[in-house]
Amino acid sequence: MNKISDNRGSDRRSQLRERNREALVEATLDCVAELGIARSSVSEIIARAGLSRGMIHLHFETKDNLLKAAIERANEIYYDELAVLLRQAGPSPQETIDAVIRSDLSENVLNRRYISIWYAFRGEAREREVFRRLNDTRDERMRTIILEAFLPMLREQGTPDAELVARDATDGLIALLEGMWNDYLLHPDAFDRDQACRVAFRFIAGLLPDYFTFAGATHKVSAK
Amino acid sequence: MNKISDNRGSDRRSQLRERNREALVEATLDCVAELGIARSSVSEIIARAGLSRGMIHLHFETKDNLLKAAIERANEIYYDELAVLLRQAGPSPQETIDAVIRSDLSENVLNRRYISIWYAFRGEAREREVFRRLNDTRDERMRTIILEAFLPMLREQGTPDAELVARDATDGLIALLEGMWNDYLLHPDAFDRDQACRVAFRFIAGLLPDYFTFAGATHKVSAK
DNA sequence: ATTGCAAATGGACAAACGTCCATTTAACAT
DNA sequence: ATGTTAAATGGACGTTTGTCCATTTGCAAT
Repeated sequence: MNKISDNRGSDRRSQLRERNREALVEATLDCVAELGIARSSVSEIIARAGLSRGMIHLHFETKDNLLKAAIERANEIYYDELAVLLRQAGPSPQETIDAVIRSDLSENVLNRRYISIWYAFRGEAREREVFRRLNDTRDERMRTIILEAFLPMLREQGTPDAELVARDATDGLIALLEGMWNDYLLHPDAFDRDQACRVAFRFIAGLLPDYFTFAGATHKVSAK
Repeated sequence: MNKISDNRGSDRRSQLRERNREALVEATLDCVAELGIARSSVSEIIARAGLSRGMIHLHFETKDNLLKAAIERANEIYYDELAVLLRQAGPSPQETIDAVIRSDLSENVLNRRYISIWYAFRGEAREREVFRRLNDTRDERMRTIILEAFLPMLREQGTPDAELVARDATDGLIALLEGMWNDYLLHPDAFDRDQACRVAFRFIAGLLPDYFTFAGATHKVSAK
């Protein structure tokens, strides 16, 4: 009987196939990180992957699809790190905020390769809808996490207009972290991870003095 | 006598020449804003400028030099706006900070065209030294202005470690403004200029409650 | 051992790229 | 009015681009 390849990845055949697909995505990310999107040609990518020209057409149809797969992969890296730190953090709102800040500034995402890739795609974001969507780490998912952490703290603290302030604090924190990434992009050598962390907490502590100091969340009861 | 063209721009000849040079730079910026750097080809640029192919070679030797001239122009736009608002502002440190924030969020720089151009070049910044340098509006010049405004306020307020806090506040404000630009790039329709302003002042007010509220600098004695 | 077929190869292809230059245009000096 | 020369033109050039496909490779079922 003619079994149409079912791509389960169980047999050696499709394992090798999948590995080559991965190699293309990784080579693309390397290329984008080092040369930028404009200079990331098919020839350059396949040379780095050590594969043949035709592979891109076989796995992705077009170069644009390959770029799309690459930015999807970059997006995963970010959310994986965030998920890990959120799981490690305790349940209190201040610990959630603490985890968000530390994951954003962690070496797993805030490194030369990742930030180069990130801003390369962002530079092309205005025209390509997919790029814009996937490049926006600070999307609704992220916003909701932060907002729902700020709100109970502000309410308990008795801040007037807690809802409005919570939204402002959320947008401010997101913008601040984004700006830190940018600073890293332009001055990777001078960048000081601890200082960036301290700055973020200083700003937040101004709005939530009961919950934060410049050193991080207070009254930590972290389980782990 | 053989007068070698002295490019003073006094005669009609070199006036026209200069106008064409300008047209090329402007067409390049339009192109970069709408298509990104990757898709900004020589053909596309000269079509928009309404000039002939050879003009780029005549005026800029190579396409790379044209791009360099374009980012230099973009840089001017930013600093011109900042200079105007700083001149309009009063002499007090809180008014200086106020001017910096408002110029960064002003419609003259925070608009679709300009921000698109800005992030397009930034995406290529890692590899091209010129791009990195010119794309960094928040360079030493800007840093010094902000730092020297924060410092006397923190000292007068009696904040411990005023120097350290001033540096943190400077880096924080710069990062925050940068993050606002990014937010505008990704969500130009949803972006709220007034809210962005309020968020910035809220964060600063946390460190300098005597000088700022969420609405801006207090005790304004602005001359004009 | 033989066969079948998905996976992978690398050269061919037209299109598009940046650069260059022989020619034309038109502003200025005479 | 005429000659001179800088400015501007647009087609030609050799590369490089992304895509495609006839061929080869090698895993797995027979």
